[in-house]
Amino acid sequence: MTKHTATSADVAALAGVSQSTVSRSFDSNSRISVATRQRVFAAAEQLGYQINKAAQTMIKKRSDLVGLVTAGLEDPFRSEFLHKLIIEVQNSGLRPMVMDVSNRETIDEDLHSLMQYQLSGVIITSGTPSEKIGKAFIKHGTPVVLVNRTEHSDDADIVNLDNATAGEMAAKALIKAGKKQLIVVRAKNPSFSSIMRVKGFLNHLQPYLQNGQIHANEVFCDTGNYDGGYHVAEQILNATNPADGLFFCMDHIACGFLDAAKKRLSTSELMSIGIIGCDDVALARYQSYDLTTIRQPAADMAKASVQTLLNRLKYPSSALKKQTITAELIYRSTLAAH
Amino acid sequence: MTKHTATSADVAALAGVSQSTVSRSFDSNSRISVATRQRVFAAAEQLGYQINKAAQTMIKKRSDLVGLVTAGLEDPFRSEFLHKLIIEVQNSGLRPMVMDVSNRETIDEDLHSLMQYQLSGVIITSGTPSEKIGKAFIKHGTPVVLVNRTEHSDDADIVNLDNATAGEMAAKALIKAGKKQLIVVRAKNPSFSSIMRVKGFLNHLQPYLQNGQIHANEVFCDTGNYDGGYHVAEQILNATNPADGLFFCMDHIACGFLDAAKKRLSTSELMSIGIIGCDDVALARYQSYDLTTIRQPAADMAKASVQTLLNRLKYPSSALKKQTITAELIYRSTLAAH
DNA sequence: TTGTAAGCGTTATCAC
DNA sequence: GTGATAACGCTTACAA
Repeated sequence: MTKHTATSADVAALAGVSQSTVSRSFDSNSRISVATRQRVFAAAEQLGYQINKAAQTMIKKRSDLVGLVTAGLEDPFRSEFLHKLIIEVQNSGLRPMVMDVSNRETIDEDLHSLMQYQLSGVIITSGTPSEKIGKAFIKHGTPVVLVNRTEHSDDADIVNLDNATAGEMAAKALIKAGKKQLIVVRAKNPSFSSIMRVKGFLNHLQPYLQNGQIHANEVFCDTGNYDGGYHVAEQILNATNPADGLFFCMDHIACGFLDAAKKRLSTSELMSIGIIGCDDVALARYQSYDLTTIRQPAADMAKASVQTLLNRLKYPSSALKKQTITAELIYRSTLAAH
Repeated sequence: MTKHTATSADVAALAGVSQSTVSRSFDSNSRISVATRQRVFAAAEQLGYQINKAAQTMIKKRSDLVGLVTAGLEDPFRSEFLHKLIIEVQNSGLRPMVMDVSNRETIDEDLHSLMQYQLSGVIITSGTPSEKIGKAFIKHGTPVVLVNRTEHSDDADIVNLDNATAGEMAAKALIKAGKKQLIVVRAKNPSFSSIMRVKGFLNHLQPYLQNGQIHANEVFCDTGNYDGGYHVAEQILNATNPADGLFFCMDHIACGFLDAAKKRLSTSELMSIGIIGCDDVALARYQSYDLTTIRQPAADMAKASVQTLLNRLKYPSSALKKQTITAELIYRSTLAAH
């Protein structure tokens, strides 16, 4: 047994054709006689031949790798979303190369290093790249898709949840349920999504606040996760004017709050507070929480992101596109539908 | 602005050195005068030069990509583990390329296709590759690490949780708590880990079962997740001899069971049942569940997996290594420590 | 320490 | 439809 990996030249020799014919046989767009292709495939099979992607990339100046940039994979929604992206990328015939940019200081440098791989594209779901980096990718011909990162970009396609409307939906639902004393909760270090959700929530409330019909406060938790919600519960429940309606910018914050609140309040007391989360992560529907929430359709967004990338690969100079995905209110038991 | 990407030749021209000097400047092992290297770096910086990995891979016959093979990213432990792997791979200077092999029929084909990328290695956490594939990787010089896939392999290094001992620990804890009527729950379509856990659990019980001190049954749920546990609750709670001790092979099955059981049993009734999960996923410590469990140390296992890979890269012909990581019993409220 | 030159395995261009 | 042949951008002897 030789340690040598079969190349197209080896296959060519065995099949009795030229090397370029072998290459063409593996390109579905090339016109090759059926007989020849069969002979080539047989020889390839026999030798266990696989195309060398490095060589292919070198000449095509483009690999079939897609950079998936994320951070803080501990965040459940990000994690769920990353998985959908991985699936979508794979289904489109490309390969996902994941990059974690938890270190916010080095993000530009990290992103720049991605250019070593001649990526087909980059989908950025965390960390906001600087203008400079955007230009660098453009120059390199690598399309970038920004997901829930910003309202506008001169260099990249955008896929966003309609975060402002998500916040608005939460406000409407609480108002409809007759809640008067409201609180929005977000992490001290909020994502772009959270900021927009809060903004949408408060914007919709504006007229009600002005005429004094409704009162609203913002509360911040240390971390945007279960623990953050758990620990912020005391502050929320101890307020002099106890809230009867809560909007949490992330489901897990809401779940943490719920667990802490269960220890202090009776079931009926807790039930009298209207609680809405956001994202609709897997946890939200678990019976212990059964959280009313604004769903961010992860699968749709992943599909849209990859589709956007593929489209730009096909039409490199088409106009930049911004897509806004609609959120959906899911009623569960923490705020009943009317 | 030109659309051209800078190559080492461009850098060389600007720095006034040869192309090979540029190449050497970016190789920390090459001896280059400090002055030259500085000049090269300055030129590279100015041109935004990045090494072309495709060209590098072609000549080195090895990319810095590591294939991370997984399936069913919906499974929380797998998901958490994948994230740790991604971090570890990245920290080691390599890049993770994730591959989902949910489709069990095509796994051999899928794995084979990985050879196109001249991977530095493959870490397989789901799906069991055939002998043939193992040999193919060996021939190609691509090391493979199998995580929780099998007891023995002739071709690959192995990192396993001590699953049998994990099951044994659960059995011991239930016995110690004085439980007599036990049930082990696993998915109908179990992973290697689950099989070994059940085996370890039942093996330890053997003597007690024979002298009639303790009774034990196996119960199977349709799916190895929250819903599986939720739906299997009825069968468990309706048994003629109600169980007082339960071992679930996966935490999420236990949590699903707990949520269903809360609807049928009073708190004290539920408390009288000893319940142990396995893995210690994030959910297990949430207050609504607060699940006693056998921890699978994901971070340690990810570290061990990547370290094993790096070690084999360094010493390709060293003896195959099998590592067994120790599980740990975490007492929480579903089974109190004595 | 630095330069010259020979590949690596593919795709693409051009003949035939 | 098929076969030569020239890149692609790097690393690595070998020379100087």
